[in-house]
Amino acid sequence: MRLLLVEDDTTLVRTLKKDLQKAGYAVDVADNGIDAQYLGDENIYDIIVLDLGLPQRSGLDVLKNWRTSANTTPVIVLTARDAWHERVDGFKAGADDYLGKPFHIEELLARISALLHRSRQKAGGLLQLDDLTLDEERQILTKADGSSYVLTGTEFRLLRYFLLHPDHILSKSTLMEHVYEFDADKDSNVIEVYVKRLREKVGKERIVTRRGQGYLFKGTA
Amino acid sequence: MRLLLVEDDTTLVRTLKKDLQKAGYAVDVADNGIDAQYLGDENIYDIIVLDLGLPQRSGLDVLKNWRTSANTTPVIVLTARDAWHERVDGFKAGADDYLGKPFHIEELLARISALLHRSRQKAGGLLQLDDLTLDEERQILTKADGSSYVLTGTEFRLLRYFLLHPDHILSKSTLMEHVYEFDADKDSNVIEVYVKRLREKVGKERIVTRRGQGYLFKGTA
DNA sequence: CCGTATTTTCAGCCTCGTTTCAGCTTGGTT
DNA sequence: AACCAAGCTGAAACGAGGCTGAAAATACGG
Repeated sequence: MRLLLVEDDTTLVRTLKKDLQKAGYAVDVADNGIDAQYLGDENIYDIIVLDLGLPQRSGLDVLKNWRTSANTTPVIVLTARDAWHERVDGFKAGADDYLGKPFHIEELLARISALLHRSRQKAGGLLQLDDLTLDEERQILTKADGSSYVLTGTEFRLLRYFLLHPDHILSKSTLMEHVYEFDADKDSNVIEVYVKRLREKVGKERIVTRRGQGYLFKGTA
Repeated sequence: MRLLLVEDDTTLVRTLKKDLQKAGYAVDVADNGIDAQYLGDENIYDIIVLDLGLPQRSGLDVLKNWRTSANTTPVIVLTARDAWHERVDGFKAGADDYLGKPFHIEELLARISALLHRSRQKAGGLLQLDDLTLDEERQILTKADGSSYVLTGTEFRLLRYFLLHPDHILSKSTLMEHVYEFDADKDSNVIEVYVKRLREKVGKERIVTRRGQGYLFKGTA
């Protein structure tokens, strides 16, 4: 974890840096706005601790510049205690958190770890098989060649079931059961119809018919 | 945005609730730990404001329970000012932020907005997506072409939810839950009506209907 | 309390995903 | 090769779900 500490009070920096290093962070320090701007632009930090009162360029400006250049590194702002308007400004400028001075090092560490934890969580929701990618969130099928299709509800449910059970023979009645909530009348060829529609999208060869037994979705293209 | 306010001081609740509603949040209130636990478990809130000093069950316990049951709803904890150990405990229990009492409503609003935006890593106050900019304080929508619209309360809440969840299929019932408080009038087409009104403002193509599943607000115009 | 803005309801219309169906093709069996 | 069952396919019918304009109900500011 690489951390940028932007602070001009040299005695504070000395103790802070030591504590942060002890907690396992690689710490770089900037003691003025210009350096901070430059270092932050590198975009290599996992987190930035930023004091607002800086020589040469205000911390708020630095932060705004980072944000407008699409730098999304989590930033904790240090402010004077009880300067609540400063904090509101900080949030508007894109800060992720702030801490009023003076503070206890434990509190800073807790906030840093909370922020890091926070930015680490991301979404999945992609079902992939060879050249096929099914976006479960959007119900969109994308192929490696770049083409993509918006699926209807039934198409989506059927394809998802195929993707989750590749290389298995799936009978029409099995598919019925899994695509529909309650197995509907057995005398219908809906599955056949939807298999045809899927074939048009995933490629005809992809779904093999096993006459009398069911279908097989090939996993190895 | 649906918000759960957990606070037992009834006079504070009254003013807070009003302010939060004015800012466009659908506010549910719990005034004790048991109710809070139960409501939070519903997992439908976009954000929770939690006072630690509660009758019946400590706020810290409630929070821990939520977290161990994999509920990741952002939580802002309210603590007595300068009780920094309480705050560190709060972070360890899984709080995302805290605020010392007494506080200014603007600061709470700024923190809520920051937390809601955090996944998008945007500066607070303005919610932006491509050519659309939503001023959260004035509830005004501005487009890149210079046109701007004053939104009504419901329009604003719906649009904000869309902007915070672009490219996701949002069902009508989901939208219902997040735009309105408790009630859940099952058969009503209010959402359809407001989608129509929003479409007139953001552009018809922007909101795609996925028949049978919901709506999708396109992020890449 | 009145006038205005906003929200909600409602009914008719339209759209498009689903299902059906009839005719055709394929493959296995004798 | 002839036959038949199983599967394929295009088009059409159906109907749930979505859209819309206006009116009715409700909230709000003065």
